[in-house]
Amino acid sequence: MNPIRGELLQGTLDLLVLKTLAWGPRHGYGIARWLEDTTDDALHIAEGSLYPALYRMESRDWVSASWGISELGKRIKVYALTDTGRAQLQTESAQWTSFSAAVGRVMATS
Amino acid sequence: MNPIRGELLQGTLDLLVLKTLAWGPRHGYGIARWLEDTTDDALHIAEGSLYPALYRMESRDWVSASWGISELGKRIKVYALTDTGRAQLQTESAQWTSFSAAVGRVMATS
DNA sequence: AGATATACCTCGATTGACTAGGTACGACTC
DNA sequence: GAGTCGTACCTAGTCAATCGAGGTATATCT
Repeated sequence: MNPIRGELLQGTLDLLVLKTLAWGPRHGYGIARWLEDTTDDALHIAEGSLYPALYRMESRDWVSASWGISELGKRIKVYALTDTGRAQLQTESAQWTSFSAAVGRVMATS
Repeated sequence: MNPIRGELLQGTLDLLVLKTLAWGPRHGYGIARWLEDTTDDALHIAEGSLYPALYRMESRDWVSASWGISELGKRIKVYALTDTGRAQLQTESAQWTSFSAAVGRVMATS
């Protein structure tokens, strides 16, 4: 099964990133790896999608960034959830629940 | 609760329309009404999204269109699922299942 | 006559994901 | 020491899709 790409992810990437950061600060590359691991590679996070998304979210003050050093000695940019971001997570989380329930209802009709 | 709009719907509208047509031919306006009814208005199908989507799907041979007259005496364009469309429904249906399960897994982490 | 609901169409703006490139560096192999 | 791999970041340009806001037409009801 090839990973989901494209349109389905649209509008959900932010939610996934916010949720990832809800467990604590993480750097970009690490966010992608965590999401892919957690979903058994059902999701593939393209870097060309992720980094722009992180800038977007930083400019909206959903996350804050700071430079650091990884355990492997590499320079990393660590993102943390802001209060605004936490609120946004609540909103998007509720929207996702409602949306997926609605689609589920349609798919379940018989 | 205001209806879902925008990005979340991206990539899912086709699936929703295909599924609607799986129960039998329907005209555009009727598809929108049926989806909104079935989801208790959790989804709002904008006409500016729906009609372009129907053309797209017709050009891909997922649906076929024919003109008719509604019970109310109005000229309607009736869409029906083609064999290709039925196959596409299977594909997108499976993708949705996998995708929503993946997001669900992320959201359920603790 | 006017409002409302049905029913279709389309342009343009906006948004967001992805491809395909790039840099840098540490570790490991040959 | 040359080459490869994995980590880690960045970005320009392309593409695709949704939506708002406009439009037309007609039947029904008041």
